[in-house]
Amino acid sequence: MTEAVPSWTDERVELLRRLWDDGLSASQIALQIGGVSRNAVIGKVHRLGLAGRVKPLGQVAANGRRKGDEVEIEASETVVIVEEPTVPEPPAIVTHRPAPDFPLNALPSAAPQPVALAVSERVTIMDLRDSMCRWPMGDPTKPDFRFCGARSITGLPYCSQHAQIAYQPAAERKRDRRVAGMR
DNA sequence: CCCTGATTCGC
DNA sequence: GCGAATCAGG
Repeated sequence: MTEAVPSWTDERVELLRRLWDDGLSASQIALQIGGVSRNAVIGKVHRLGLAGRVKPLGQVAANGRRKGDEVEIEASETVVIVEEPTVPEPPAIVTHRPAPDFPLNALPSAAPQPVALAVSERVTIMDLRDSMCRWPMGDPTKPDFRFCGARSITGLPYCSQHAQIAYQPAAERKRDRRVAGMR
C-alpha cells in the first residue's frame, strides 16, 4: 500500500502555519511534515495567503519575477516597521522534541546509528565547522568520538539524514504502520 | 553549488 | 486545490 499522505488535513495545515510562522524555510517544513516537497509547502503557503512572511529586515523585496509583464510601480511604500528589531529567529524547530544528545548512546545498543551511509566524513569537535552535522557518533568519553560532519540542513544542526531521525514528524499512528524503507 | 521563496500551469 | 517545473535571487 502506498499509504498515501493525507494531503492537507487540518492538522497538517496547522503545523504548516506554525512552522512557517516560526520562520522555518519551506524545505525544512517539508521535511518535518513529511510526505510533501518544499514546492508543495510553498504552494500551500501561498494558497493560504501566508506568503511573504517576515522579510530579512529592510528589503521588502517585491516578487522578483514578472514574466511577460512590464513594470508595476504601484505599491505605495507603506514600509512596515519591523516588530522586533532584535530577533534573529532562533532555533524554533522544537515542535517534535529534538535530538537525543550524546549521553544517551552510552547504552549498549541504543546508539543512533540506523544510518548506514558511507560515513566518509566524521569529524572531531575541533573540525566541526558551521553547517556540519552535529550528530554524535560513538562514545563521547572515548577519544574516537566523532560527529557526523556531513553538510547540515541550513537552520538545523543535522544533515538531512540525521535530521529526519531527530525530528520525526508527528506520524499518524492510527495503527502504526512503519514500513522500513520508503523512498 | 548550496540554498531561498515566487509563479506558472497542467492535472 | 495541488504541486512539479521553472524562475529569480542570495
